[in-house]
Amino acid sequence: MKDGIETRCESCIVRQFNSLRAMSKEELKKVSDSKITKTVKKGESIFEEGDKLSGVYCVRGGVSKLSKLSANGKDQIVKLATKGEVIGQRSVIAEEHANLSATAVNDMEVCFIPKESIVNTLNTNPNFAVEVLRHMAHDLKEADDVIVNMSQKTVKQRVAEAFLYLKNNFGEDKDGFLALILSREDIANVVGTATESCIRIISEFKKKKYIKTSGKKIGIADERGLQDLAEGF
Amino acid sequence: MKDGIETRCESCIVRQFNSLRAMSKEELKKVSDSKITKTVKKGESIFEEGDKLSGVYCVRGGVSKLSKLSANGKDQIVKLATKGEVIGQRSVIAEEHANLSATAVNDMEVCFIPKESIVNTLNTNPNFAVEVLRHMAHDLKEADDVIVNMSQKTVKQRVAEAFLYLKNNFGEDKDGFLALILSREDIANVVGTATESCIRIISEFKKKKYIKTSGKKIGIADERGLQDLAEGF
DNA sequence: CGGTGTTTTGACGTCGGTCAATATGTGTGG
DNA sequence: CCACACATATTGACCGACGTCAAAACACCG
Repeated sequence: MKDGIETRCESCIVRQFNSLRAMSKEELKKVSDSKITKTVKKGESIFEEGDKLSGVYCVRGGVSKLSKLSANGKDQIVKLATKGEVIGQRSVIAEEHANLSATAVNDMEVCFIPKESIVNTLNTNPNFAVEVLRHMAHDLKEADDVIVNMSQKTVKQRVAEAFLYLKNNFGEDKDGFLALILSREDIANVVGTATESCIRIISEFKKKKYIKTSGKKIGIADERGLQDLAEGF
Repeated sequence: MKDGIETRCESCIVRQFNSLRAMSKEELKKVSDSKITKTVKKGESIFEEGDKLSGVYCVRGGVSKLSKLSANGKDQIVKLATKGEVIGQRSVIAEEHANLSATAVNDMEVCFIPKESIVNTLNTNPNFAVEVLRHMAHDLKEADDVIVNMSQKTVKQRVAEAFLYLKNNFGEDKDGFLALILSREDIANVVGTATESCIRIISEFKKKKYIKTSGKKIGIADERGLQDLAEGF
């Protein structure tokens, strides 16, 4: 992870998507003065489970996986964070060590914002606090949904859901392949299963024309079919 | 669910445990004037998935299960809320319909607080907003942990963990049985498995002297053994 | 072109879900 | 207090889903 080009938060587009938009001009200025823009190459880590975070990271580009290592040695990917999302918030707010590791899935550009600016604004600007709260409430709902899926759906259903999720949140390239390319292992870690199980399901899906593949790229061929599968038909 | 005895929030002990403690005297007075104390009998519902909540519920006594119905018709219990916890916050803050159902596990006493008091205070008192934020951050961490457990641990490990959780969070009675009595079905729904599987594991645990039972009551006999099991030894 | 790391496929065993039958409560009204 | 109806708990038998180990096919890179 190294320093990159300089920009001002005030004119940063990604701000529109996250809670920083609730900051006043002056607050934003302070943040902008104290932030550090960094580039993170694919596979590099932004922070690790257990780290004490001294600030949050605002994603300007690329995608990060937030994962947690379980006792049996497997990574579980809990969330994928993309442009506009702020990561590390939870730990900074709860004043705890990081609960998850953040790793770049592809080349990224992130802004590190020291926690002082964040905490300060939280304590003085209720609009900002409420905005952050709203985002956290949304994350919590999503996490609850994942819990239900994990415990009640089969691996096949979850793989189908994962593909639909990837399409809806990261889109497709011009050839109809998912824009976000994940290794089979990463897909398995999102779904919470063994890599081989995941691969087997992928080839089954391909045989049944639900999806198409090209190298590690995956394209959705029959969205309706996948949806039905995910719902359990 | 019906109305019960009247009390003032200002002198309510459970307030110490939740975010209401960050309210000013005047704010608390308003809340107290607008709140409604209700009793909920075992098995009754406080709200259902999909309901539009017009306020939050502060638990004064008893325990509520927060669960979500999955497509296959099974309930997944996502959280158990006890004395001092506030439920429904997430939905009110996100201005969404309830994501989970809340049902009384035993007889409860709850205070309904109209959302206006809450939203108002959020928008004007940063201390309160931050306090709520901290609680939500804590819930989010717990949810992430549950996700990892659900996907990476065996049912046996999760049952062991559930018992330890119940002991640590709800304590034991004088005879060493878990103070919170759940039906086998509820235990299964916490763990995310079929009732029969859960029962089978319980009898195995009993045979191996990890736990003791008496009716539907369960007591922990070998805490260390359960811990080792939960960790995967 | 060999070497390293992913992807794919096969074979096998076990965990856990389902259905069905039986026991054990638990509450209700008589 | 009993008898009946009904809910909950327990056990057995069966089978499909999934994890694991091992090997082969394929890609990528120097």
